[in-house]
Amino acid sequence: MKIYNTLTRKKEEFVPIEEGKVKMYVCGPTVYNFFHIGNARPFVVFDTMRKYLEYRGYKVKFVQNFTDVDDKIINRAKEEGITASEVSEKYIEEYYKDAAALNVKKANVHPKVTETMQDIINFVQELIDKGYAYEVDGDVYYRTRMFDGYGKLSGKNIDDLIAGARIAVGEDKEDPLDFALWKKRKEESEIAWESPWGMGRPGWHIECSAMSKKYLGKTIDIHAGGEDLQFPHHENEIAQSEACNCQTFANYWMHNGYINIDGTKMSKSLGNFKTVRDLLENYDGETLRFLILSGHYRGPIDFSPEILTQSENGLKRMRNSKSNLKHLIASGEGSMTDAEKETLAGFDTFRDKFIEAMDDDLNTADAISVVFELITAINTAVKDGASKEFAQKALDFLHELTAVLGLLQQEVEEKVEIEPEIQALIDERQAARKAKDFARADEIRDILKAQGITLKDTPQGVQVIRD
RNA sequence: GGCGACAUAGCCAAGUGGUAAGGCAGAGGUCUGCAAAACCUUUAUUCCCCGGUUCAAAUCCGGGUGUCGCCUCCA
Repeated sequence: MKIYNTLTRKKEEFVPIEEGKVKMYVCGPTVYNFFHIGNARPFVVFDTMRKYLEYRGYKVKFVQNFTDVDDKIINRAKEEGITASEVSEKYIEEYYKDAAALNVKKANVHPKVTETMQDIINFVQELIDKGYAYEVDGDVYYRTRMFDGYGKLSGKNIDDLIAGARIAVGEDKEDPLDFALWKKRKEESEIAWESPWGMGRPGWHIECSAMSKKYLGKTIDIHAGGEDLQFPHHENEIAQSEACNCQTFANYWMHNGYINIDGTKMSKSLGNFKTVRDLLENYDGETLRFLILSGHYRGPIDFSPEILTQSENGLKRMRNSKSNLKHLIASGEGSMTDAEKETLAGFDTFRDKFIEAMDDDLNTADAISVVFELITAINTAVKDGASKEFAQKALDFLHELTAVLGLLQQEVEEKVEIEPEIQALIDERQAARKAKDFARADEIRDILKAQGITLKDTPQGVQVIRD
C-alpha cells in the first residue's frame, strides 16, 4: 500500500522493516479529562490503519501510550484535592470506555509514563553521555543545534525558529531552542521521581521516545499522531531517538488533520470541544466513527450537528441492509441458485475496489463508497427474496469489509428474546391485518413503536427491530 | 514575519491529464391495506477567480481571492 509520509511529503510504497510485520506507535492521550471528538480522530484513524494492515495479513504490533504525568494532571489533582495518579487512573478507565464505544481495539501495549520511568532516565543519561544533553541545576536540556536533521519532519529551518523560541523565567538554557528532557521538582508536594539529577519528572517529548524504544525497538515502521504533534513533539522525538540510537527512528510518519468547530480548531485549551462522552448521549459510537472515516484522514473535518445527522442516516442505510439480510437468514431456507452464485462471484470486484481505495493512503471515504455500492448490489439481489445460503454469504461479505472500517460491529438487536406479551401483540396484529382491521393493526404498531420496537411487513414475514 | 494545508451540487465528500464516485437532504415513480425498508428515475454543461501549457485540465504551470493551521501546552 501507499502511505503519505510526512517526512518526505510524498506518498510512498509501504515496505515494512521485517516482512509481514508492522511496528506502529501512536501518541496517546494525556489523561486529565474525557477525550473529545478531535482527540478521537487519531484513535479511530490509526485503529483503522491497524485493522486494514491486519486484514492484508500483516502481524501488527501496535503501541499507544498514556501520558500520565503532566502539568495538567497535576493541576487537576490540586483542584480536586486528589492525587495525580487518581486523576490519571480515572481517565485511563474512561478512555477505555469511550474507545470501546468507537470500536477502537485496545493496543497490544498501552504503556504509561509512570511505568517507564527507569527507561526514560536511562535514555536521558545516554543523551548526556553522548553530549546531546546537559544538566543545569536539576533540569536537563537537549542541545537542539547539535542534531543535524532538526526540522526535517516539520520542514522548519532552525534559524527561523529562533524568533519564536522563548526562555521561560527560571530556565537556564544554553540556547533558546533547547528543550527539557527532565524537569526538577519545584515544590515538595509535587509528584517526582528520583534521578541522577535529583527529584523531578520527565519532559513530554522524551517519554514517547523511551516508550517506543522499549516496546518496539530502535527503529519502527510507522509513527503516527495528530498534525499538531508534528512540531515540536515529533520533531523532538526524532532528535532524541536518532541522537541516542544512531539510527532512523521511524520510517513512515502519519499525521491526521483536525476536527474544527465553527471554523476553528477544536482543542482542550480553547475550551470549544465536544467530548465523546457527551456525544454518546445522543449518538452512538459507530455514528461518530462513520463521521470520522467519511473524509480522508489528512483533510479537515468541520464538525456540526448536520454532519452528525448525515452520518447517522448513512450508517442507517448500512444497518438496514444488514438487518434485512439477517431477517432473510432467519426466515429463509435453501442453498444458492445458479443466479445467486453468479451474483456472489460478482461481489469480488467490490473487494478489489475496496482494497484499491485503502491501499491508496487509507482512503476510507472511497472505501465507504465501495461499501455503499456493495449494499446497493446486495439490496437489489435480495429484493424479491433470497436463499438462506445467499443471504448468509452476502452478510459475511458485507461484514468482511465493514469490519476493516470498524463499522457494523455493534449488533442491531433483532428478534432476540421477544417477550411473550409482545409476541402476543404481534400475533394479534397479524390476525387483525388478515381480517382487514387495519385500525387495530396500526394501533398495535404504534404501541410497540412507543416501546422502541419497529415492525416491518416483508414478504418473508414480520421483521422486528429494536432501537 | 517564516512554513504549510485546503477551496468540487442545498449539505458531507472521492477523484491529480481523458471528459465529474458515493452518502445525506429534496422531487417523481414501483412495491405496500397504509407504513417502513428497498428498488428505479431525477438533482454540478461543471469543479473559488483570471491567465497559460496541451488534441484534451477539477487535475499541470503562473498570478489572484478566501478559509484554516503550525511556528507556544494541544490529536
